[in-house]
Amino acid sequence: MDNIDKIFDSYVSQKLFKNKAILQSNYTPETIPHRNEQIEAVASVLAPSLRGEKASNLFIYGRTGTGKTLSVQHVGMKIISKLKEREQDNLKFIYINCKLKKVADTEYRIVAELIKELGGSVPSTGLPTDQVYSRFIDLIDGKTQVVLIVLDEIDEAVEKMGDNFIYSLTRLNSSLKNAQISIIGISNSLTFMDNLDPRVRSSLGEEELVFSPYNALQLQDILRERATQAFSEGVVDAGVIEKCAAFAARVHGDARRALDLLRVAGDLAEREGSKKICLSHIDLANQKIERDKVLDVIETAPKQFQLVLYSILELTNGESGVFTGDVYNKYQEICEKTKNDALTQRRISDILGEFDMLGIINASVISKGRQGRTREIKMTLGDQIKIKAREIIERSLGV
DNA sequence: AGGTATTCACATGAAACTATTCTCTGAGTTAGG
DNA sequence: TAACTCAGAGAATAGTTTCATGTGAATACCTGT
Repeated sequence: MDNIDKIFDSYVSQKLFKNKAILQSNYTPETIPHRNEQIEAVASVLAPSLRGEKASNLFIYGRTGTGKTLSVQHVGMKIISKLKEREQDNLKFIYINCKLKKVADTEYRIVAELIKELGGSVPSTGLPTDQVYSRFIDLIDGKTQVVLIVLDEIDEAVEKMGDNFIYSLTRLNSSLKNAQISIIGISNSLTFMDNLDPRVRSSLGEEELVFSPYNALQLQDILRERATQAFSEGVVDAGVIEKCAAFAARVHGDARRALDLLRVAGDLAEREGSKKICLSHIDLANQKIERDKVLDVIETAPKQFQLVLYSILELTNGESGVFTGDVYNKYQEICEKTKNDALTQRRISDILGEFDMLGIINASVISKGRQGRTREIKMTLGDQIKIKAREIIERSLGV
């Protein structure tokens, strides 16, 4: 009882947060520090569209959390407000995130989404793709106008469905009489352009722009600005901002991660009933984020992956590594017990490789001489996470 | 002792198979004119 | 009559199996000293 009281008390009595939303990742700040150069570049590429001319296609690279999406959206907002101001109606700005599952991860859905954004509608299924295209053309070609299409995370889309949809989009201009479209592609991957059809590459990359990662000092500025808005005065201990920035800079200048870190640290401090956010909270927050990420992966993993992981969990009690064969035997045993079909060793080998990629296990190929060649598998997760992971798997398998 | 050859226990690749998801088409349905 | 919806055929895709080949070093087996 008194535990609950304590939780409530700490919530009521102290308010570390003034406005937590400011640290959430979907928040759009009015100012974007250290990105003036890029914003201006985007603006100057897109500016011709205000005069009704076709803007160059633009391609933007940069790691996650470098402000790509934010900057483009910022420019987009400005353009829209400019349009209102001048009472213009010959320009459309459409933003689509290609990564969103079930919304825009196929060619059909992307075009359907474009149509929806323009106020049209199409059935969610049942039409041939080229017909959707022609409907899209009908929709925009009705009058003279410029359409700016932002395709965020375009690399994901291309990975899923190949690059010919971009080609179709860029070629649409030739079948349009009145309207013109410009495409702004945003990608996280720097090498994305390299393995693209040359025709697509040249048309999409008329203008290119690179968003370099923030360094620690820039991250500090960003954090400081948001922190003053998000937290009440004087709750952020000295050095906290610096530490957050340093953590995030070490990964690769990911501002989103830095903000997450600060927010989670704030949460932890608040829950703990602390009056301040101090350095130790950052460490805890870092662990928590890491843990949540891993557990989320485990939770959403397919059943077979969970079974394999469960086998590994069963086997690793201690420092010494286990080998593929051990895991496979255990796995078969568990499959038998839980009435699941067991996969081949070949597949398990691949699954183990994938776990290694995800960083959930640490596997390295070693040769044991006459005892053959195998993977030596070690757990990298801490004990607490292991227990949690076990619970999750047991629940999802209904053991 | 030093050098080869063997051998283990999988790794790694390629191709074939399969179940599920997408796309497409035409028929049926609806609604508006 | 045009627009929409839907079911089912066919195509694409992801996950998996089958078959084949590759690998690094401990160990077994020579060989000549």
